[in-house]
Amino acid sequence: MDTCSPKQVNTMKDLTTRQQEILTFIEHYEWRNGYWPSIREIQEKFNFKSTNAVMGHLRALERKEAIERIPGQARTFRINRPDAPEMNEIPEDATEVVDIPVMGDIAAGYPDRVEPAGEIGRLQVDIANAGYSSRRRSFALQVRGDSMVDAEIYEGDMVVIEPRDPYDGDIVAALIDGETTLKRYMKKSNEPPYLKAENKFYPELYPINELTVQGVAKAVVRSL
Amino acid sequence: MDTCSPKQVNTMKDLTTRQQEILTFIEHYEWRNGYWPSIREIQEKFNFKSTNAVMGHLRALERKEAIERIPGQARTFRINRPDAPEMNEIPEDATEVVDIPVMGDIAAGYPDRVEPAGEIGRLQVDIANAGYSSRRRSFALQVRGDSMVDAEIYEGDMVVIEPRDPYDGDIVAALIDGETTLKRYMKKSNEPPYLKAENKFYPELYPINELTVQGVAKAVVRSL
DNA sequence: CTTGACAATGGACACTTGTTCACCTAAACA
DNA sequence: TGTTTAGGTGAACAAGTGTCCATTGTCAAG
Repeated sequence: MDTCSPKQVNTMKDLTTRQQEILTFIEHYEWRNGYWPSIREIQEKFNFKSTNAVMGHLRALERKEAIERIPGQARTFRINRPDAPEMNEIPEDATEVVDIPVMGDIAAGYPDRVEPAGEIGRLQVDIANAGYSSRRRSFALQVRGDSMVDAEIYEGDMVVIEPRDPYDGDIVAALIDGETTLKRYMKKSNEPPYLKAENKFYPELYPINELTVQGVAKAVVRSL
Repeated sequence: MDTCSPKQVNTMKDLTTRQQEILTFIEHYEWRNGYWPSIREIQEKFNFKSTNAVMGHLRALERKEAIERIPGQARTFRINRPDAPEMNEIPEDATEVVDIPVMGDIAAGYPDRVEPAGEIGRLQVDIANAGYSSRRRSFALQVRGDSMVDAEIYEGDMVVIEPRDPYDGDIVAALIDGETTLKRYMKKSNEPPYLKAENKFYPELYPINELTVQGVAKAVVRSL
C-alpha cells in the first residue's frame, strides 16, 4: 500500500471534527472518573446505534496515532500527547497527594458552593513536599500584580490557599473592596490586624476597615 | 453492633500489610499503565490461585474506605487518599493533570530504571496552569543551592523536569561531575552549548567537558 | 475451647466489553 | 461514472472480567 517510510513523521495527524470530539470525550471522561470509558459508554454519549460506529473512530484515532489501545482489554486507553513518551518504570512508595480546584479571579467566598464556572482547573500537590497540610476545601489562585515580589511571589504564579484563620506573619488571600488580594497578615497582640504588601515600592500598610481573610497561602506553583 | 456514631471519624482505617500491598500495587499499576488493573491481573501479581483472594482484599479496602469501586464494571478503581477532599463538582473543561514522581537527590540517570528508593513522593500538576505538557516519565527535583535565584528559583523549591532535549535558554537539570544541577542551557548556532547559573554572584559560565541534560524545567513548586 | 477476623483455594456463572461480518449513506474526487 | 473515505446501522460472538458459593487454614482474643 504505502511504501515503507524510514520513520513516522507526523506524530499526530489531523483529526476530523468527529474524531476530535470522541478524543475529547475520552479525555474528559478519564478526568472526571479516573478511569477510561468503555466502547458502549462512548456509543451512548454520542447516541450511536451501534458500537461499531465507535470502533471505526477508535481505529481511525489509532491509525492517526492519537491513541493507543490494548486489544481485547476493557477500558485501557492511552492518549498520545505530542510529547508523551511511553512509560517505563515504576515509582515505589508514594506520599499523599491533595486535590484542589484552581479558581480564577474569584472575588468572594470560598469554593464552597462556588459555581463550576469559578473553577478553571485542578491542581494536585504533594503534601509532604509542598508543606501542604489542610484536609479540604483548599483552592488555588493565580497571582496578579507585584505586591508580593519580596516574598518571591510573582505575577502569574499560582498560590495554594488553605481556608483557615491566619496567624501573624502568614501570607493570606484577603477580601478587600470586593476583590481578593494576596498580602501578609500582621497581627500584634492588643492591636488590630492589618495587611502588608511584600514590595518595598508598596510601603504603605493597609489599614483595614472590613477585613475578610479567605485563607492562608501554603504553596506557590509557577510555570516556566 | 456498634452504636450509631454521628459521623464517621476515621476516613482511612488501618490496613493490614497485605491490604497495603494490594493497594500499593493498584496505584503503581495505574501510574505505569494509565489505567487500572483487573481482578485477575492483581491475582496474577500476587500468585493467588483464586480471584476470590483478590475480591476479599478489595472488599476489605472498600470497607476501610481506602478505595471505591463501581460494581460490575471493569477496571474502575478510585483511590481514596486521606486528604483528598471528596470531589464536589466536576470541572467542565477540565485540563489534564499529570502525575509525576518526586525524586530526591538523584545524581544519575532518568527515573528510567531508577531504583524505587529514588522516589520520595509524588507531585501532580495541572498541565495548562503549570505549563506542563508531557504526560508521564517526568519527575521533580528539590533545588539545592542558590545558583538560580535570578530566575526566581530558590533553595527548597521543587522543579518539575520533563525529559527531553533542551533549546537555547531552557532551564535544565544537567548531570555534571556525577551530580544533578539546575542551570540555564545556552546554545548558539555553530557554538558548543554551555550552562549558565542565574546568579550574578556566579558569573562564570560553565564550560562543559561532558554534558548530559536530563531534562527541561517546566514548573516550580514552593512551600510557604 | 470457641469465636471472629484475616488469608487463601476452587469452581462456576453472568454480565461487560472488545471485536467482527455484512450492509448502508453521503460527500469528495478523478 | 465509478471509487474512495468518513460515518453509521444491526446483529452476533467470544473473551475479559466481576461476582458468588462452598471450604480450608491460621492466629489472636474472649
